[in-house]
Amino acid sequence: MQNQEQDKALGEIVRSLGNANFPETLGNFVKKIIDFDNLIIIAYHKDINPEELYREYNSPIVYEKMQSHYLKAAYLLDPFYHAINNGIQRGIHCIFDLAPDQFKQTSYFYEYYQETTLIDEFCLFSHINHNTTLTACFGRDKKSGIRFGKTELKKIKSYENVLSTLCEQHWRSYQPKEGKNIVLPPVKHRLRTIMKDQHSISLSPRQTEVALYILQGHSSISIALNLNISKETVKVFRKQLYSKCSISSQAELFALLMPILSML
Amino acid sequence: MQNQEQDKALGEIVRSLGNANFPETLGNFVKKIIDFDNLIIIAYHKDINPEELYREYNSPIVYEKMQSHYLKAAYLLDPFYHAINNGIQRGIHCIFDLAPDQFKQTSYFYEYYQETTLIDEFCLFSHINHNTTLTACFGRDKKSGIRFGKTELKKIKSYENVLSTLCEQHWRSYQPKEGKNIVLPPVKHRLRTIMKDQHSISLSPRQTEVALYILQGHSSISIALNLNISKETVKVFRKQLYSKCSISSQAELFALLMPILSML
DNA sequence: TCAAGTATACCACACTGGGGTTATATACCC
DNA sequence: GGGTATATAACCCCAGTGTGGTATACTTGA
Repeated sequence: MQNQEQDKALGEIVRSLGNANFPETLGNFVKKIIDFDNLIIIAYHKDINPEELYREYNSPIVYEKMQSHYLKAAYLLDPFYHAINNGIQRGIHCIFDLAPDQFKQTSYFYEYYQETTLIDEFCLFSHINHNTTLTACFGRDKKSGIRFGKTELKKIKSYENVLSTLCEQHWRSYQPKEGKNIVLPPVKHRLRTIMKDQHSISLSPRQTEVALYILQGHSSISIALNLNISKETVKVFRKQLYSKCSISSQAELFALLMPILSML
Repeated sequence: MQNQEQDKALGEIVRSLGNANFPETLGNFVKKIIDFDNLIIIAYHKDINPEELYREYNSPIVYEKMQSHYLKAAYLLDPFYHAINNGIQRGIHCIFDLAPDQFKQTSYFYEYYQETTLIDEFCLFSHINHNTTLTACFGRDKKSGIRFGKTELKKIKSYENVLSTLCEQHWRSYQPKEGKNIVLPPVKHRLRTIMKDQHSISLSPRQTEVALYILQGHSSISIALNLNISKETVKVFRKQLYSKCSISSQAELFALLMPILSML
């Protein structure tokens, strides 16, 4: 994209600030630098469900799951969501940079990416206010076949600041819809309760915590780093967890817990 | 079960030979020895789709997938199906004895067992004729919570001969419904064609074969034993396969190939 | 005919997961 | 007070994956 064209496209976004077509012009600008198949803008909040603000698909793919499943519970396993909780910098980040080391072994990866046929994603983060972060996820699906190129990513990254600022400006007075979203207790508490109530399995806090990290795709070492304990200890919790659940592999843990997580 | 009662129950099966209630009486007999939650009887043939002959559920579980998916393509990954192709002995066998070593890591295990909530299965095999084998699969689902006991299995196994014989007798003139089932070229050919046509990935015969073994849950060593080649060679095929598919893990192979297999 | 691709085999290494053992300190409940 | 559960940590061993490299033989197409 030449400077003139770039200038014009940026101007278009600025003109659309506060208008309904803002997401569209944002998409148009990005598309001039790096081709994507779909765009979905989600607002994440503290303690309540995320909310979808915009979506655009160029391929006829079923995104019902997004609506019915992802926004209710599946987002709890999403690398982007956890990046926010861990205080991610505003700007552009790629999913595979943020994802835990064993993310691809994950049931979430398998189900979500198979459902959506996505193969790559990068995301523009904007901090709207102290408890709302906005993510604009640009995705490639398997029809395109290839992941985002490094040079293109570098190019779009050079605009990350202005793009984040524009989003923050456009959605500066955004508030989550009242009543529609429910205030939730921390995930680990909910998981523990459900395991107790529905499966008569009483997990210790640590065991529950480790379970959630495993679901997200963290290796034992990665969990150890997150919890500031030794990897041997993590393996102990893992073993206790498997033993209490009468299972003997990670795959079985996924099979056991994923339906529970969907139930929320 | 006492001898008298056993005698009576067996007599009941014999009396139902040739009648519609044969599967029911068979189930009743088995249930007196070993409690199960559901029973499904399937006829497997050479080169054409399997056919469901009977099913009985004690729990309100969705078995649509069985009808829509399993009988069309998913059975290709089923340990029972492969046991038949490898010339399994008639009689009773447990799923986890027949399953490949890495079966539980498998996407098939994950999807199928999560869908059906099954946790254990044993199966009565009967050889109807040279190209039809009948399987009566008795399953436990997660509502029961525990797998079949060893002593109970031993007990039911002592009846395996007579039960197989009774099935063979009852279905001795069974023929697959004409037209309803389609003659199919070997799976590896179909997979290869689809990969070429839809993904522009041309796999060598060996690479395709290895892919299918991986999908079934075989480790590299297990594949090597099956193909009569060294495990190192299997690993090479694996590498080539991953490289051609632009992936870097088994999990991604599942995500890539399972939808294709469903398409058939 | 020659280069490229395919099939075959072997070696070595790092990392993960799963299983087992042992040990100490704390906390909570009866 | 004593037993039980929990959290923590350090070892061991092994099987399996994934990645890198080397080498030979056969086939096939340009």
